[in-house]
Amino acid sequence: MANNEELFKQIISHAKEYGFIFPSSEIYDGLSAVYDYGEYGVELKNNIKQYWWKAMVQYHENIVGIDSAIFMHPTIWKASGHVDAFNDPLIDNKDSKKRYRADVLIEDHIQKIEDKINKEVEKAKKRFENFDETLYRQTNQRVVEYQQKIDDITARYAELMNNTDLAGLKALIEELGIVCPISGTKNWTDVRQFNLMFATQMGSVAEGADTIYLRPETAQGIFVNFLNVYKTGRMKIPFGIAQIGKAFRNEIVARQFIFRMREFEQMEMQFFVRPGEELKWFDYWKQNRIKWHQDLGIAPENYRFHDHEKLAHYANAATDIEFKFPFGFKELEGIHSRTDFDLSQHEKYSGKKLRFFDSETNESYVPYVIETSIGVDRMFLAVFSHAYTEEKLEDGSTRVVLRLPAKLAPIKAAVLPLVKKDGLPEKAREVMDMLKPYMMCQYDEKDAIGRRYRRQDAIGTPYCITIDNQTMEDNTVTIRERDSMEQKRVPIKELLADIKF
RNA sequence: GCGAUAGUAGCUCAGUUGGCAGAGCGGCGGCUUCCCAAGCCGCAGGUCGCGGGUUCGAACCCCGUCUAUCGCUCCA
Repeated sequence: MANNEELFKQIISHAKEYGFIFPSSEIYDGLSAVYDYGEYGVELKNNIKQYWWKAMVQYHENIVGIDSAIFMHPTIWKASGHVDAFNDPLIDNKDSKKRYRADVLIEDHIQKIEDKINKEVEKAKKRFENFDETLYRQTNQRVVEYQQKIDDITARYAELMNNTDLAGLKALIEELGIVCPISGTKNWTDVRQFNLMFATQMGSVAEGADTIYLRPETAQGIFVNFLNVYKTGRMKIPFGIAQIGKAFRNEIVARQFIFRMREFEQMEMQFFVRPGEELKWFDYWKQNRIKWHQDLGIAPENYRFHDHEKLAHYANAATDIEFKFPFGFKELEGIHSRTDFDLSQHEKYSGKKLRFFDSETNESYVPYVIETSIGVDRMFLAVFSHAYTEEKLEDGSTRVVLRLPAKLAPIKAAVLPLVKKDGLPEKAREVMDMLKPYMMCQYDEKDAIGRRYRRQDAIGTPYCITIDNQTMEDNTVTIRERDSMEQKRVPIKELLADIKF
């Protein structure tokens, strides 16, 4: 593990040193958990987005894309559940330094009392023949007292939660004598609340203005445009809407480099299906998405599914595609069967019918939804950290090489005159100009050729094209391949056909 | 947010008891070189994370603070 930590640090510093990722606002000491993409980072990121967009929108005739605004009507976040569900009251124990959700502490306490009741019932079961459990629960004094306690706590707890009465929650925890499972003490901090959505105001006068949230997911922009796209795109079920865009979450702690950032980018697709067919499509997208990952040529053992046992209230099936990051297997992409929850909620809150008329079955219904949701930044980190390799060469030297999939590499080809004389630079410029319209290229004439190869290795350029004296005679160049370091000689006019990405 | 660790040139780091701010690599400009980093010459690059205190004098001691990594916690 210490080794992996070391490796992860090297990856982070490589990303910075070679212009992939910089800490945000660095000259002002940085801004916690926010990062900027540099000159190569933006290329890699754009290539990832393009690879996704092509796989989803271009290859699927029944999927179209949209680009919805980050600002949305505030009621959308009430309908989606984000306003309520993403407000966790948190409390710390000062002795153990552990943090808990205040509501979970209280619920656990209630559970303990319930356990006591069950114990009584079990005991009684053994003692009496012809045991009537319902009657026992209603009449046994101890059980009745426990049950009253539960009802009392539950009622007060519900009210406190509804009123977001944080001081009241703390008082209740203290009154119930809830202790920290680790330290065993009742030395609690105040209950604090972290709203996971960033809020701002729309309108020039703050007082009269509505609170607007920066979207915490791109999915809702798709749901609220369901009707528009369905009609203008002449879509027939099953069909999908894809979107790539920024989302914002005020994470309590954002860690692990770009894995969890406060501002991040999502690639989401919502696939609308006939009710009852959702699990079939869930399975289809599960297979389709894992294939997308593996088509990059990254070994399959780096991926695994993690099926959710506990499902969110809106889902009836959910799985994560996890990737083996340097800090362990972590979620890279989520595939969720969201039922008709979102569209139904928006029907309720907007008063508009969000239904599809199925001419095959001659009925109209709220479609069920399969969602695929992947973080661009996480995908970047997956690809980047997997590609980073320190290699020991035969001569005992080492080289750092980014074995990026060629189609994602920021620079596809470097054009290098072997020496800076004899007209080689001029010839190299010609080759450069020929390739430029078709791919990102780089020209470099500084330093010994070996050093230039290493520089390209460090940013993951799959091909180095070298112009030498023979080029001047027969218009051929050498192509040096990044991973094998092998070279072959090809005519300049065949160069474009020979570079594959 | 709590705890641990760290922060000196672009990177990696040294800096003696508190006494002139250093090295290697990298970058840039040359020289050399016909194929895989570490040949030669030269140049640039520093609020020692930031703020305060102690001191004749602070990169070094003290206090505060920011940022990062890890752990706890949370998670679409």
